[in-house]
Amino acid sequence: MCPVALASFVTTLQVSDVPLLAANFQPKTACSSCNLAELCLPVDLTQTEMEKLDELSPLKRNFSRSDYLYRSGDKFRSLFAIHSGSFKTQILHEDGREQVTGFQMAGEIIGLDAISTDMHACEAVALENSVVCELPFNKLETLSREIPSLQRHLHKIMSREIVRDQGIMLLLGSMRAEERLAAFLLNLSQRFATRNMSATHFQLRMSRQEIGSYLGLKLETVSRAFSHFQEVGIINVKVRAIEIVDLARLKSCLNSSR
Amino acid sequence: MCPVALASFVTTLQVSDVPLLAANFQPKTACSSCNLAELCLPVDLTQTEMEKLDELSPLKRNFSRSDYLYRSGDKFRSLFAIHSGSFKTQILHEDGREQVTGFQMAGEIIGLDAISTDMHACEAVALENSVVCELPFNKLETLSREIPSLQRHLHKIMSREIVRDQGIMLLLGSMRAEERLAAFLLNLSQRFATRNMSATHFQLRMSRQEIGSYLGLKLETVSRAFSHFQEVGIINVKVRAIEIVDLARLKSCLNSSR
DNA sequence: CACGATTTTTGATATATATCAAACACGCTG
DNA sequence: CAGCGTGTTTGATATATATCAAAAATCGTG
Repeated sequence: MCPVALASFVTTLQVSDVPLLAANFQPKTACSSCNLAELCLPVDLTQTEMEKLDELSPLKRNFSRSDYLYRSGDKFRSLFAIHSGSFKTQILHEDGREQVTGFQMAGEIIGLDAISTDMHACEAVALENSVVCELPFNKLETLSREIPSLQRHLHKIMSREIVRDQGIMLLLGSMRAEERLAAFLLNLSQRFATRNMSATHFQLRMSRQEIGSYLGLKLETVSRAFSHFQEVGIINVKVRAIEIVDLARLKSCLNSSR
Repeated sequence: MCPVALASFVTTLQVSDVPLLAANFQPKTACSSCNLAELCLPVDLTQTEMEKLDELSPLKRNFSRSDYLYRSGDKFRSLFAIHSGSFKTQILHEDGREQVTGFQMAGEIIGLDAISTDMHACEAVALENSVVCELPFNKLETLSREIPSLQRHLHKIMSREIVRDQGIMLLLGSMRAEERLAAFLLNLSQRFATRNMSATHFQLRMSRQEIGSYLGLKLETVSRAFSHFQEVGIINVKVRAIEIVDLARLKSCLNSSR
């Protein structure tokens, strides 16, 4: 099994998504100094269980920018662990509207929405060149009947997605534009940090338009919010290159409710 | 095991939540003429599996209006199947803001968010006198290792919650006020219909304030949208009593995007 | 390296929804 | 059934964000 897929599935020190709100930020874990593949090697698996996991034998597949990993309506067969790169997921409404429901990066699992109906409910598009491990879901179910800690982990991954989604509902339902952008940047920062990348200097992989769709704003509003944060010295923006200058102040933006 | 909990867990003809958007509405199922308890008796379980399910031996508990089923931060032990009545779930932000994340009714499962961290991430409050079956999660996990169709069903319930949440993101991120209310009413209507109650005449269990929180609107905006729908003859509203007069036109509201 | 296409920024204006405020209706309790 | 508290409706106004538009910057590609 590829190390990232393993990492995503086997550990309790989960690299996967975190709640969107800064309030829920957790400190970096003890093993944050190792790299991603090493980050979360099996903690609670026996040798036999490890060997069983090999039965998954996930396929690795490469994607270029704007390739589809799956489309809405596709037959569900597998979950996908992102090995490297990043994706966006989005739902399409019949009238052409689309809503970005998430941005996923290395170590995160996507495709959970499809279990419900055996069909993908949204579509996943690569934001850059990416590598993905395909995890056949029937094998995963069989294995998780045999390996309780894998079963629990799968449940946690699904539950975490539910919690993440609810955080976004809070954001979309009750925050103003600049709060949303602050929450978004803080979430990214935290996820980069978990991956031993800089929490303060990073490159956005998505357009203003995509950020806007995710945050329920128009692209111009996103752009203005970036500009304003820069004006007041909270961040430096050069198009997609972000530097967080004053993390504390960025966090304090979240509490300025209406 | 109580029939509703059983129904929620064992069948493929799921009474549980449906996607929020009318676009995804499904026609009533063939067994819609029977009542809730009968609706979804075990289809694909053997006698032995049925007997095993008894091990769950869920507790039934009663709740009055505004009682808490669980609070944010409570230790996670069980999922809950709503036997009768209804609940709201909401997240609290530290600055006092709150966001209603869902309204749940008979046959639906709540508490899935808590699996992620072993702590409830939101709180569940009864909207009326209600009865709930408590399903100890460790027993559920054990059983679902032994009964593959139960395992698959649990996965589907979680996945369905993810899809539902994404539908709400679409609503909050891209719909205008009246579209949101239309989607909300259509969703309720569809869920009442599934329960063999009138799809066109029903009683709201929640306040304008709670609807507003759920839809990302202020209560006055919700009230005005109700009034407007009544003015143009789409619905009749008498405070919490709703009559849908023109279902087709209500559905067409959903496509009038900005 | 230059060109066209795309994305981003910025400005002026429009508009949907929030906010503030008051009247009204309803449900509960004594 | 009267009176009070809470929830709802409606109106007037404020404001955040959308919309429209144009310029500027960036990216990809020959």
